[in-house]
Amino acid sequence: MDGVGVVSIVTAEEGSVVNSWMVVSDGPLWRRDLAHSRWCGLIGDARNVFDKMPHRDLASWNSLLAAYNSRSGDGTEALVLFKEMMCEGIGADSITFVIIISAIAAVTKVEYGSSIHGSVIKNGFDCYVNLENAMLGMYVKYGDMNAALTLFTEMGDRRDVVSHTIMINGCIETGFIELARDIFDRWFDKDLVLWNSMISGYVESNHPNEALVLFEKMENEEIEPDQYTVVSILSACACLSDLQYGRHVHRLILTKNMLHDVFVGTALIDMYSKCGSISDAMATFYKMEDKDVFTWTTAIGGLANFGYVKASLELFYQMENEGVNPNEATFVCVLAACRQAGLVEEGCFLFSTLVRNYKIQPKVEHFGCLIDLLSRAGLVHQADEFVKAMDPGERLVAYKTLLSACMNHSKIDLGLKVADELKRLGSEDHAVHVLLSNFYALAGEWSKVEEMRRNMKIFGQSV
DNA sequence: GTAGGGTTAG
Repeated sequence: MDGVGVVSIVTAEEGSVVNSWMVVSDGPLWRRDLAHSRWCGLIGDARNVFDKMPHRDLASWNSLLAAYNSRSGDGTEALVLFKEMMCEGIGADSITFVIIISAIAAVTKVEYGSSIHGSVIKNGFDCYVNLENAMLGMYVKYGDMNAALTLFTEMGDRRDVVSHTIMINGCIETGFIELARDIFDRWFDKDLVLWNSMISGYVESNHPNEALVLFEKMENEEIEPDQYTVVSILSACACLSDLQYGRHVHRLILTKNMLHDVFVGTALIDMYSKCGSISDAMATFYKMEDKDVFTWTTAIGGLANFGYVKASLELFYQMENEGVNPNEATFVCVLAACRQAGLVEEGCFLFSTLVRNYKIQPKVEHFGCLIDLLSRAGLVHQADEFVKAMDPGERLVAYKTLLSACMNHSKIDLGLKVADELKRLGSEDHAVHVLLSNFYALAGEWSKVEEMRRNMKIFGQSV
């Protein structure tokens, strides 16, 4: 073990260290193995190491807790382990509480959250900034910005850059973008993460121009952007269709020798395709070594939006051949491509693939594409079968599509059934009443036309 | 080598 080797070198010069090392000789090596498994994401290995450890100190327990916590965002296993800790009388320190609070936030049980806040205060950890930050994060995850703001205020001078980042993100998520900016401006010791939070916040809340302005302010203050920054900025360029700025950012990435990971690559593809340069998008795609489902989906969607439906579908099959599993979003792209080009057979085939091969539960978007595709082709009975497979609460739009199709293709019998269903949904949407009224007129059902017109008056809309 | 904050597709 190299740990032992290091010790012997150290002890040759400083004999006095030997005794203190001997006392904890099994600890550091076990702990190193535990941490190593954790770093590799091998939770099972971490648990094995932990179970074999002759002496488990609080740090080992915390390490395993953190391992459970970092996986998949589900804090349940961490909470189970915490219970085990309590049963064995291990106790907990402030670090345990930080981990447990984030585990609790992940399982989103508000009642646990309030009780843990009590325990924290009881244990006298309540003015420990990392713990307070963990609690801030918990309130933000619950969407309880009032509690978060109260705590943030109480913290006073203990607030650090992390507290500010948490608050800014919470404000952005709840739509208080100006408050976020205010908190951002008031904090003078800004680090890169804080800048990135504010910039991505602008992009997420659909303020791409503000994101670009802030990015330039950041450059003026000579803060070096990283891959997180440029991904947000590229997304802003995509929103604005600003090809020139997008190219500028691409050059920046190359000249600054920035980390060119799958996020950056995918954001570049998206930017180029939304800014109208599909050739640059595809050139970027083919240059990328690591591609994930996001990368493929972005390229497939980009081609489809350009009207290159055939190329888009070919890329989809290539993706499958390369062993990358498409997801919901990928299927939205390919089904939309089929709809656009009126590819009935291929659309139906892809829909069945989605269900059978990939066991994906089709969503409104998938049904919507297929029903529109079938309806436009006049295959209204097939379309109707798919509407029936949908969740009843989501059928409104589908029935509107179908009823229009029945009108266009003069399928009165089915149209009458669809109209009944549509009426039963009791929508107050003016367009639905107009559609129904027009359909009944076409079907010669004049009493129902009158009924629809009365409805329109009841809902305060002029005919 | 124990904890808290930031990134991509429809």
